[in-house]
Amino acid sequence: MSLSQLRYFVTVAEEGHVGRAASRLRISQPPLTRQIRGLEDELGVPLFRRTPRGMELLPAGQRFLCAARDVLAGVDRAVALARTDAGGPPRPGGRG
Amino acid sequence: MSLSQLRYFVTVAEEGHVGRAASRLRISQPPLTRQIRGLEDELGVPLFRRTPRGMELLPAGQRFLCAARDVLAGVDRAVALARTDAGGPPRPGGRG
DNA sequence: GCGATCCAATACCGTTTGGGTATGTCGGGT
DNA sequence: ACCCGACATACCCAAACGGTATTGGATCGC
Repeated sequence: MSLSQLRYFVTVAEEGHVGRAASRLRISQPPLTRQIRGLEDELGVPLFRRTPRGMELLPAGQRFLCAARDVLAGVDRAVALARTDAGGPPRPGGRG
Repeated sequence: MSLSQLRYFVTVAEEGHVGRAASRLRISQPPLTRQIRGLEDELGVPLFRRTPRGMELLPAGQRFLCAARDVLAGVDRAVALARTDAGGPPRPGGRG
């Protein structure tokens, strides 16, 4: 499992449509299809129902969606934290 | 940034030593060194101080460590959630 | 019923990324 | 000065990723 797969999954879930999701993600449809299937395969659980209209989230997919968003938000937080200059204790003569 | 990089980073932070971390991760030292440097490069922030004794977490690294652990825990939660059989509402005539 | 249409799935290919082995560079201990 | 133990670099190969072309399957219009 990769962070890309999580982003891909969230986008497909939001669009309900692999083609549109691929367009939003700036990749083409086949690799996206493969990544989604790879994710389902790794989890051992189908996340979507394939319908003639597109992709529909299954209950497992809905549960996973929340958690995936949480993970991605966590990544953003991590990056922001690392880049945060915590600053040293202000001391006299400091650059202040 | 990848989940592998986060796992690698956490392991190096815990071991304080690229060699031992690589051993724990079942990969060799050079790729691990590269992944860590790549992570620092992507963040634009050094996470470790290289000392003759090994790797020492810098403040940014300590902040990132907490967040990285949180992300990895979130991934585990996501997987567990997806695999959880929520079960349908039990209804008369159901298969059970 | 048949073709048009729209969807995801598959086949195949080039490029990129990840990890392995061998070696280099720097600093500390004796 | 030498040796040893750290991380860093060079180079190579295999696996993963994404792209194009095409197929398979279900619905809608006639």
